[in-house]
Amino acid sequence: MDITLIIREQVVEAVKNLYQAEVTKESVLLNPTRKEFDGDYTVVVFPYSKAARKRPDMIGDELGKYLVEHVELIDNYNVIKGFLNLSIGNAYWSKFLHELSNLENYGYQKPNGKKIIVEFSSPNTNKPLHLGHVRNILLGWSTSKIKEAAGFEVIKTQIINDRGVHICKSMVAWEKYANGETPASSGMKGDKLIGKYYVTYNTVAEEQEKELEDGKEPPILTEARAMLKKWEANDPDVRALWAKMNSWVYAGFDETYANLGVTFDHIDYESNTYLLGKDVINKNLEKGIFYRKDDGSVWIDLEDAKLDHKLVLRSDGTSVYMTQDIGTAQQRYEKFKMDSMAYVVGDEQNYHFKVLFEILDRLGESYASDLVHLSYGMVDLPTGKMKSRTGTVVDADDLIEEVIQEARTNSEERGALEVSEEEKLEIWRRIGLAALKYHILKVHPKKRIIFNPAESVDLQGQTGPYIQNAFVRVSAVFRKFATDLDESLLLKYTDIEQAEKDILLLIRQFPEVITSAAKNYDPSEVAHFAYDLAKTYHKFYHDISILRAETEEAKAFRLVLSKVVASVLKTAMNLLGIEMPERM
RNA sequence: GGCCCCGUAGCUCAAUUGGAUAGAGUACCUGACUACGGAUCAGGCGGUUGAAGGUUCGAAUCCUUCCGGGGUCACCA
Repeated sequence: MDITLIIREQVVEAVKNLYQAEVTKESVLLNPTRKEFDGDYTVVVFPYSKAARKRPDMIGDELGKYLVEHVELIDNYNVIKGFLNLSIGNAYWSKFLHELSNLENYGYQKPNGKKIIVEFSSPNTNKPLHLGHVRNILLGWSTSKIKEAAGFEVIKTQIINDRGVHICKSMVAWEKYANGETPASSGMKGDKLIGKYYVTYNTVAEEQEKELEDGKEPPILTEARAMLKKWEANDPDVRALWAKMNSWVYAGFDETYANLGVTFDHIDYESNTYLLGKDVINKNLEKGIFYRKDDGSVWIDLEDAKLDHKLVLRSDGTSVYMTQDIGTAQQRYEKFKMDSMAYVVGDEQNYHFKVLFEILDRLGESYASDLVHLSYGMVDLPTGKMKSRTGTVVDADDLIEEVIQEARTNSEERGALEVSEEEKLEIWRRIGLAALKYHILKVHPKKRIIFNPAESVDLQGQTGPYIQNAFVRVSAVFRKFATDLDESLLLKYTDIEQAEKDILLLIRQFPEVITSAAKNYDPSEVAHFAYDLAKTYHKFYHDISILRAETEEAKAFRLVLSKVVASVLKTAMNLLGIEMPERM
């Protein structure tokens, strides 16, 4: 059984026996002992002073005596103020390590039978992916992995915004100015090519606006609107052009996704979903969930939920974004019967999702109580917000290329990589992407990120490559150590060093880290854990000799410890979508 | 203006959810390799946790007010 659980249960018993008070094991305040004090775990005893009617340090002393007497694993204790520090015997730790040594997927929880849809990325088809999408994609991917580790079945989804006047803008511009240019003819990635004509559209529209009176519509916009009408009327030529241009964009997106190591299980297209939701609105109009105004528009009153009145159908009967989202959620439920759903969308849409979730709840959807908006802060540049219109965006493909190049430059300065050219490229790719992904994922989703493209991402300190390096060190050790290892020898190793125990204390926490990160939809918890473990291992590696250990038992212990560290690091980084190199 | 987020070392981030003297990285200054590979380790410098009150054994964390930054309040998406 887990050591912290044992301590909790015994504290409950102790409090009951000593002070006749009932406390739950969840309420026991148990923390790893801070490193400036003696011990492994610390019980905070202040909360029991009322029931015991004694000074906290006396309670600590009495509890400590009780625990040492009743719990074999607890060797010793000391009390400082209201803090009871407990020392766990070495036998526990070597047994713990031995049990871990052959465990597959340590940290993963058993399947819990729950199904969750995670929606992320969800781009528009009129421009290439940029740094903002990168944060979204990394958060979505990592959250999906973490949920899987926590026992959920995850369906990774995106909804592609492939229709609307903005797409028609690119189409109009392409027809007028491209002379039939294609990705093949220009050598451009498809999404970049379409993005180029979206910019062309905006440039032309601005020029036309300058020559018009205020409030008049530029002719090119009129053309775009006309094209949208034709699209909606299923005009074969417009539809064919639309399909062709979108296929170019998807090929471009797929390339970027592949470079980021991301895949999806299900894709929705707005061209298929934009009409959904109307029926539900009309059906529930009678039930009084929605109401109709004199002009024919349909609304919902959410004032008692401290929200506003919200429009769900325009006076001409057409739907808005909200309507579509309601319909899409229901369609997904019909298909997947999910228990919950998470939307990874920027915090500018906080209000939208509050309203959406409230409406789905009022409609009585079974999954409505488990809807989450994984809301994240915008990525800004030092100069301010990213704006596609003014060209101040950091392109995703360029960024990926740059970080890999940076890893390469750095690696070549160091020199020592003795592998084939092909392997080098793969190593640099992994290092560069690790640097980028870790840089973004270590920050709590809620916080804004200011990203300075002029300063290349760090490769030293609290970074992805630092964590990779700890893994690489273990690989190097095992390359040197080729003989068979008798793992059971480690059980005879009793003089466990603090540096070794520190590692085990951290590893023991890993399952809890996964549970917590999954519950909070927060990959940064996993990122910080991976760094802590790598840091602790680096210190151990520096201070203590593994292959030239004093005894065979010590050597076996340290080799298994290293193996387990490497395995946990690999698992943790995998949850962040980061791959480990064997050398670097 | 109403509502919602954020504010911690020069910079980038933590703080086990109310616990011990607020910790890491970076930058700057030192020190450590004839090697399990230095993308490492150790030391130094750096803080009135935006401000002021309050709650209690104990507050970066909870409450109130204020200041600063951002978002949102469309028959846009």
